[in-house]
Amino acid sequence: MSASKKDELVEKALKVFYREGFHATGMDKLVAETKISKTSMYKHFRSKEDLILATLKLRDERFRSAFVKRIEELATDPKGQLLATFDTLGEWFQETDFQSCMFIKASSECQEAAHPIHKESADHKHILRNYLEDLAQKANLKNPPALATQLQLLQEGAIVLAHLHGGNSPAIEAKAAAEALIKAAEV
Amino acid sequence: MSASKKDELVEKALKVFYREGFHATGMDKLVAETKISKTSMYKHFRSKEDLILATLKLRDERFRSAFVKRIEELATDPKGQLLATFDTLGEWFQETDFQSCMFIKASSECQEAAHPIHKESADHKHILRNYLEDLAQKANLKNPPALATQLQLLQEGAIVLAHLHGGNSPAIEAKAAAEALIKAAEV
DNA sequence: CCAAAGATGTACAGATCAGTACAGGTTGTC
DNA sequence: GACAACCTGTACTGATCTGTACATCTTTGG
Repeated sequence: MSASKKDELVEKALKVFYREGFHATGMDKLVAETKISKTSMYKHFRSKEDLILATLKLRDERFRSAFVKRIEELATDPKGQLLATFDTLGEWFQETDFQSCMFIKASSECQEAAHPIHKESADHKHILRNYLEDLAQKANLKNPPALATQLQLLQEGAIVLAHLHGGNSPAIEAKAAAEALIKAAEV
Repeated sequence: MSASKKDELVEKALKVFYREGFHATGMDKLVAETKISKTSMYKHFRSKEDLILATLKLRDERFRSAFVKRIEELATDPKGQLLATFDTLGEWFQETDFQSCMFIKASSECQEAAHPIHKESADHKHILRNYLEDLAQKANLKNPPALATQLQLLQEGAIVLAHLHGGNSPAIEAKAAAEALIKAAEV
């Protein structure tokens, strides 16, 4: 008994927003791409912004679960998993439809810190940081909070540069830097 | 006798685009903010995109010269200057009108790699990376190309996280990571 | 002083934007 | 079969978008 039309809308809107951008995607374009009537859209969401927020929430869940799943495939120990985050990013960068991070782009289009879309993006990054801190903790590394932030800095930088220059080399360089930082944080 | 009206337009448009975003800023808004007639604007630039490109070129020059100037104020030796890049970023993050990096935002709004605005952004980051490589070389550190990229990853990550979460702590953490990476690259 | 160059304001074209009104169609359920 | 819930297409509003036309100033140089 899922609200399947609503889910279908969010799912398809997510793809279009990610591919074309939020501001650049009009509701008429969404109608054309999703084959869902505008009337239905506004029955489910009172505004475009609400729809965007719904797509961001879906993206957050999807991205994080796929991210963690892939990392756990690549390594079983926490330290290995910390490093595997960069391999996973590298694989992402090489996907043909890679278009940077949806949340970085969203916060670029909605800059004010108080904006719900900006907040949603900040939350997403916060959760990812906590995941890294958890792994650092389990790996018995020194100062997990600081290390987690530093590794996230490398990851966000890798996303930005991969988007600008293409390729996965930012992920490789970031992994090399991460190895040095993790080594320095070992007892 | 400089084309002062044109320069004035680019100067003021830069501020508005940085503050409000490219897509979100209409030409009518530029007329209101700059007090320059739309007719004049289209005499100097055949399209909005051309005007954006001009603002990006100005931003590139302005940002890099201010960046390097401040770094050279903070340190005289190359290794100290590499670290001072992060202090300079931290100062930038604390400015009241800090709104992330104009080029990251520009490439978020113009995603296709072939787009002139995207290219301009990639160029900007490329030049900054070369500056870091130059400093790493002068500091006699191992593998300057790799180190430069790794330091830039930290910088770009710091910009993104400072924009999302506010404050200058990303710059501080990035500097700590940079110190570890530089130490590991000493002979 | 006069002519060329540059700047201005207004008004508009044609497209697109978010969002709504309305009337009719489809679906499931008792 | 009937009612309710949902979905549809079309047409529209009023605002905004980029870009242009045109007639009128202001400035500048010789």
